[in-house]
Amino acid sequence: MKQSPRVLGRPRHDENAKPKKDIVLETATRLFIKEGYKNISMADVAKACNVTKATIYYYYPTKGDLYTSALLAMMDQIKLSILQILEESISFKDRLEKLVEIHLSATVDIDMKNFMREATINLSEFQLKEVQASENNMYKTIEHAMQLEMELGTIRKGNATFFAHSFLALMSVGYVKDREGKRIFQSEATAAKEIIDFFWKSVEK
Amino acid sequence: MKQSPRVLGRPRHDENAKPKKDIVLETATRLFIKEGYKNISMADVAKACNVTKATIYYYYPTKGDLYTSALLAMMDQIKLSILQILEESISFKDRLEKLVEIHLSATVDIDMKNFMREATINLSEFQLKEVQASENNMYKTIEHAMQLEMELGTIRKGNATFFAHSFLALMSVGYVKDREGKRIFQSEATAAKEIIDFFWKSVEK
Amino acid sequence: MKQSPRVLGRPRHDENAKPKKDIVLETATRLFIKEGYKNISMADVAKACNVTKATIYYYYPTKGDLYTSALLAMMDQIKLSILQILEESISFKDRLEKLVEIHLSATVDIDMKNFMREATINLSEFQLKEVQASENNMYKTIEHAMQLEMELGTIRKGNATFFAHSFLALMSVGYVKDREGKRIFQSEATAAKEIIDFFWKSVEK
Amino acid sequence: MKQSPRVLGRPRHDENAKPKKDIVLETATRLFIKEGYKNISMADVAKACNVTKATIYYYYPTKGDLYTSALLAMMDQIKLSILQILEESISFKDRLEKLVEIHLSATVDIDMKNFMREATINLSEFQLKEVQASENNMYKTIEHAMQLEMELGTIRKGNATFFAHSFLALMSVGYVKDREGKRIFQSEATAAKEIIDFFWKSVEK
DNA sequence: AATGAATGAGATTTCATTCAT
DNA sequence: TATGAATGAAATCTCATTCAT
Repeated sequence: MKQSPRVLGRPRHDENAKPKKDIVLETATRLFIKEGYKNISMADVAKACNVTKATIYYYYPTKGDLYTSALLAMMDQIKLSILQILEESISFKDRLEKLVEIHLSATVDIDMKNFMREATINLSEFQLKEVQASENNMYKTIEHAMQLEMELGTIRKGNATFFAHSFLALMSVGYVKDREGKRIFQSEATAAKEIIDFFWKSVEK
Repeated sequence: MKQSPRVLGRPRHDENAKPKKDIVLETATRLFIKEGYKNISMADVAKACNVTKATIYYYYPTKGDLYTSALLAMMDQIKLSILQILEESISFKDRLEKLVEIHLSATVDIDMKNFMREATINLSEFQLKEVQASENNMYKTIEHAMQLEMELGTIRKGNATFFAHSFLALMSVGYVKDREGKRIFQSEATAAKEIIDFFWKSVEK
Repeated sequence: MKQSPRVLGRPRHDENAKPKKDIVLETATRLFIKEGYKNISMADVAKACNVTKATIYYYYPTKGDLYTSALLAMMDQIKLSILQILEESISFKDRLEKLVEIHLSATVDIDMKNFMREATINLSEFQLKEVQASENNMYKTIEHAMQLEMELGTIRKGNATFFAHSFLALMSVGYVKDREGKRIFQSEATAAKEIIDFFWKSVEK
Repeated sequence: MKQSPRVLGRPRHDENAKPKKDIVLETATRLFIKEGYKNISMADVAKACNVTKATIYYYYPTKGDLYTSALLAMMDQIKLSILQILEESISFKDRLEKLVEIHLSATVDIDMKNFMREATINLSEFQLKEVQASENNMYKTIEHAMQLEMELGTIRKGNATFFAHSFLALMSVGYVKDREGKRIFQSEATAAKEIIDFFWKSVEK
């Protein structure tokens, strides 16, 4: 079926359509997560959004800005979802387990380390600052929780920053696949349970 | 400068000049580690080697091949150094600690996950297979050690693959820097100790 | 703040607000003079006017039209100011001097030659015709004056067109700056005097 | 006639062919003179040279560099030709006349003022500096001659800088065409004679 | 063994212009 | 009258690769 070619100028507005700016951001985020900054071109994003490159530049003045926005939105969302789970009224261990499970289920491997590396290399100083602040914020969320639980006596006293990063590092093990593409664990639930059991042994009193 | 005394017989041609092929490989490896596949161009490599692009193509038929070679060499070396340390006759815990310390000292963050991602995206199927095999090999080294120690009763029984990946994930925490660029730990030795203490709690009987 | 006393009757709508069309033209003129046709984008003009590009297109159907309008208005104004000065009842030499002084003071270097070049390259045939007519008109003003003064015997007989262009060429020397950005002459008055003295030697009887 | 398509890689070398770098520079110079910086794209230059854009970038790393090189070469050439004529052993007036005639004949209107304007707007600070130095150099050549002749008593004492710029300004009148494209003067020789007669009246003792 | 010259394809970005509101 | 959203075309520049020498 031949698609009618897009026309110049402002298109008629469809009420219940998502704002194009959001579509672009979501699409870009998805692509950047999958393939990284340099492997995704603005043309790729445009094509995936079914708009022209110029449209993307209408909303995001540079590729760096688009990446920055994508990272910021993503980290904000992650932080929120982390907070939400951490606030539930179940045991800390259960909360951590849920956190892992949900993240393994919800997302492809969101490899912060790599995002930050690409950011360092490719973003402007200002953009990088923004992204770093947001990243820090996200980590602090978990760090605070660790700190709190130390004080409550749920876990042993220790370096909260280290605990937080260790937790996240272990979480990422859940994504590991072997050479045939098979995951180590059968399900996200299993993964979460094993990972947290492992982690817990290290932090329990 | 004191000249070393002449050796007898016909001197080998340009004795202490490393073969250009090796220079290229080492330089490329260093650059790829720092900036990744897409951020390093063949021109970058050439310039860093003080040769022309054509020279590089003389030794490595494509960029993908150069990357592949770089990865293979690197993983081989890592595997070797791991093996060496694991064979020492000190306690397993001490061997692990030494392993971590040496790696934190010797290298910038060699983020395998990221190398593999770039490989997946950018290499040919054949090149990727090679790299995956080598990666697997490297991991298996640690996995085997874990397996062995389980059988020896040094650590508790569990999923050796998971243990190995957890170990590596925790090791990478040693590279973490905060926003001001400061490391979490004061020295590689401290980092190694803390990390292994943490890990050990999870795997001890 | 003291309010000015109400005037009787229905106030004209937004009395002291210049029509937007004029604001656009003036702004565009200023920018085109400073940077030329190709270096100023419609977005630049829009931004400088604090309106959107679409607004500019509402008044001027193409960039070429905007440029044309700008040139026409400018040349018209210049022609008028020339005429005005030439009609004063002081000696011809003094009129010329005043002309130079006023132009050096009033404007940045309005380099007609360049405007016409950009016009030739970028305008439609019709637009170009309009602009050329206006340019010619402007030059003719001075040419006529030269002709008249020849007949009056104020200056020697010669090629009036050549005299006119020579006059303008010498006038433009008043804008010259050296490499450090310093002008050759201390003030516009000095410049005007020197230039006209120079010119006068060539045209006096 | 179908042209055989160019092939990849280094082409076979033709002995008596001009170096491509020179061809590019000459072509670019010609185009920039005719249409200015912004109106000539790298693609235009490439096409006119019958090479690809990449070839141009092989020799000149940015468009600004190409423009800079073009200006530098041009000004160098002009300066040389000026010097040559000024060194001849005929009267100063005759030398000036010859200078004008030759320049009107040899070149399309080389409008330095405009080149410098485009340079100011479009070049990097460093490139601009180079160009300005070269421009200055060119002007100084004429200025020095003026100075010398003042001292020799050939012309009246005055501001040599001003004299030099006046001379060049008047020279450019030789290029003037009216609306129908007709020149003011019948030939370059006539133009030169009239212009220098005019100039001479202003500078003679 | 190594290079210099060249290319084709594609990347980011800019810009004049259009059109529904 | 004025705007916001979108486009097509082109501009600058990059890069992996090729090939004669």
